Amino acid sequence: MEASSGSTKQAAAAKDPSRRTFTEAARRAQIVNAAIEVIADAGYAKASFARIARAAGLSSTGMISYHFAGKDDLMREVVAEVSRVADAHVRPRMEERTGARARLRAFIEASVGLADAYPKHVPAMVDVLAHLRDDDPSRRDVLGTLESAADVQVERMREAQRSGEFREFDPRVMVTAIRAAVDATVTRAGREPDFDAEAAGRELADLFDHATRRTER
Amino acid sequence: MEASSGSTKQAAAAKDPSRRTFTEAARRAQIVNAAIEVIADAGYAKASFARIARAAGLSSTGMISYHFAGKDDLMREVVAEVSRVADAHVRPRMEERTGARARLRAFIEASVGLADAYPKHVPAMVDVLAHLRDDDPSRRDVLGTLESAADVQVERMREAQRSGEFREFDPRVMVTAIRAAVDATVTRAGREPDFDAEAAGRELADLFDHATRRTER
Amino acid sequence: MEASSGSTKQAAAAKDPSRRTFTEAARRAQIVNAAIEVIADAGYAKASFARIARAAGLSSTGMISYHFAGKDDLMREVVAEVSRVADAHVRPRMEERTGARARLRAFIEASVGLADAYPKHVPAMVDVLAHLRDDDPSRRDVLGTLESAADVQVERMREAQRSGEFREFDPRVMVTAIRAAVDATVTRAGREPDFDAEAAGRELADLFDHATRRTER
Amino acid sequence: MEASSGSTKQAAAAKDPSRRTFTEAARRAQIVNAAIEVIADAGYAKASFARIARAAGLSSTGMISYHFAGKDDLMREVVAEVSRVADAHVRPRMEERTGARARLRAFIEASVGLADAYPKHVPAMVDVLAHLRDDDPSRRDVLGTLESAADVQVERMREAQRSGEFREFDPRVMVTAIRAAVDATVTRAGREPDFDAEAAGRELADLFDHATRRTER
DNA sequence: CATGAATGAGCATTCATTCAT
DNA sequence: TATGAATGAATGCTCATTCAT
Repeated sequence: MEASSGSTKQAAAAKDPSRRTFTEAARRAQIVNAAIEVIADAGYAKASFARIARAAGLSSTGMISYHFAGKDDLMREVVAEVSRVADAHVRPRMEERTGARARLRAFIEASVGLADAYPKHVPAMVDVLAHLRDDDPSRRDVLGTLESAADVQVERMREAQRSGEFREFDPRVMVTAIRAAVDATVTRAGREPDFDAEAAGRELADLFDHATRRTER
Repeated sequence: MEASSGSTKQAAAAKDPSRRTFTEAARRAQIVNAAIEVIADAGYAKASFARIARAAGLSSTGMISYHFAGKDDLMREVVAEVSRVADAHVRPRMEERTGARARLRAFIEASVGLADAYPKHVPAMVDVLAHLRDDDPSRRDVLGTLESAADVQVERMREAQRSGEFREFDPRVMVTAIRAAVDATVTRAGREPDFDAEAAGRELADLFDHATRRTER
Repeated sequence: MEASSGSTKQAAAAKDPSRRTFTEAARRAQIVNAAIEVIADAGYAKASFARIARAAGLSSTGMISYHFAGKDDLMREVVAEVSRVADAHVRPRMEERTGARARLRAFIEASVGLADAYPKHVPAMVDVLAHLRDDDPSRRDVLGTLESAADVQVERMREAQRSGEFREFDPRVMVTAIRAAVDATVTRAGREPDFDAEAAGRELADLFDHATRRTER
Repeated sequence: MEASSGSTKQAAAAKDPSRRTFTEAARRAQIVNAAIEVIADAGYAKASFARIARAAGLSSTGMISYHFAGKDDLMREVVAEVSRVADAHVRPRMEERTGARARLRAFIEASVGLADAYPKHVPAMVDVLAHLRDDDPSRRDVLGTLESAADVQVERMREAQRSGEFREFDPRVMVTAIRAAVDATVTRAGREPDFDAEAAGRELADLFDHATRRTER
């Protein structure tokens, strides 16, 4: 008779995303955004349900537990939301360019541009990801999308190397470096009030343009 | 008069470093190293006094509180210790080279080389720094050394630009990018068992060599 | 005027049993049976409304609160249902025998036989009863039927003693012992997969036959 | 370096029983006795750390967590303590008798006598054991001693059957019945103020004497 | 110097129950 | 009738820190 036991978690929350009510979706979004704010402002370590609930204007932490299967679930949603927002911001700016060099520039500038458009999103996500340990059971779930995104980037670089547009280098190291540099820059932008993110984006794009392009010597 | 205010603690022990006995210094070192290990293995979030005490072979957390004014103090010491170790590793390898390009290569390769020499130190420090928030009273204390180190690097780059060895770029953005890329690479090395840190170091050095050098086209 | 006071609830639904519609009765039965299942499987302590609702295929716990005045009310119904089922199983098997000894055998064997016929009912009831405390306001309500059943048994024993069929003993102690032994045996049957309940029933009947019968020495 | 990680529990509490301080042992005893009291009075379900702490005169529940690795550990200790007390009460009374019949009488009377000597101990233990589910990981630990005690009783009965002192019956069923009857009687004694436990003990001893002894017909 | 005991705030989570729809 | 959203108290537990010895 037991329908889907095994988990102590609430049935309603994490079961079937397609069956969500409008109200539920709204509440979840509200909570996720409050979480992003709190994580960016106070850090993952202090992003307790209590704080998040307060930021979301909720009367109790029980509310969060009601809508999310647990902290993991909420954090997974935070990462997903930031990914979504970032992708929506970056992808069109890349796609209106042609050629690997131009697209890489666009990717970096748009990514750093998130610092202006959504100052808290990237720092929050970076903080969440920094707290995923290898042994964390939810690691795979959270990283899934991101790692495949990185794989796509690596593949794109390989192609540009084959076409001669990019010089020879280890694309994985390059992708890691770009990701790290962009995140660090966005984070710095969030912290330093009069940081010029747009200029820094251009600088960073120059940097990796020099780092990747074929040098005709 | 108090050296490191901000904390409400009095903690007679941690006040005047010059007055430390030998045993005290040894204990502190033992605790700091245990802390580095725990942070690298389990993450800052789970690096409680209890865990650190266990890792250090101490019977109680009281011991840690006795030797350090608080968690801030311990973490400050962790950062200082890693900085010391890193500097001792990197500086001589830089100084045996001449010219900005060679020295930058040496800096990057030696820094990434820390992944082999002290696999836990850099990840631990990165994790600690990621948890410093703007409102954190100990922020200034901790970041002091690091920021001045960064300033030195920025200054060196400016010089190399003036001498024509490096192309024109914003040296602050460059330093941030290098720092971020190196840290990310070392952290990846700690996580992925068969990661070839030496090769990655060379790749990264190549990357930033291309990114910085004067392009005679 | 209120039938089952003690609770602060008003819960229009549970007030007057005679006014129940068919759907209502069906829902109640469905919930009670789900509750029996959950209690037997997971224990009273973990038999939350959430779990019971899930087991009953209901989408929310609100449903249960709607149909029952509270947890007390539901548990009262669980006990009543098990009593009903047990009585329906045991009584006819007793009535087809004559003589106190034969009827006692029949009672014990039929009672233990519930382990095969309704494996979850008795353990669930035992678990519920174990959680009734002296100060529990619903205690009287729940125990009412059971205690009067015990009184009937005591009275029957007294008669059998007067008729000389049973030896002299304290019938209350005897009834308590039989009840306890039967319940423990049924519970063991529920836990141990290859427990032979029928054989144990015969053994237990023998046991109490020896314990009660007149010994002609 | 990590000495004994893996568990999130506190190191100090459950590690090495032999290394306990006097104060620690005293506190543990105090807490265990408070727990017995609360469980007997309010039931296992309501025996929260908060209640137990209050009963023990402690200012916070943290204190309990400090001395016990968790609720399981505390409950294990409750069972162990009651077992110890019961054994100390029952064993000498058995050993001063000879012959299986006399010893069984002594066992039952002494066991029921615990209702007078330690009115809360047995009910508390019964309540704790009733809440151990099959899937409970601590089940084995807790039941270990008890099950082996039952095995000893079964073996003793077998011997008495071989020697002809006891009639033929399934000793496991008999032991289960005795255990259940005794526990139920002690529990009743705890609930009903003017219950004559001594008389009931004698009655119960008679009951099982008749049930077990060889009937020379 | 070192220890272990104590403290109390904070944590995520589950609970029975209420209520507008 | 039925639902899902909301509530807030309570749960076991961990934490950094204090302090008497």
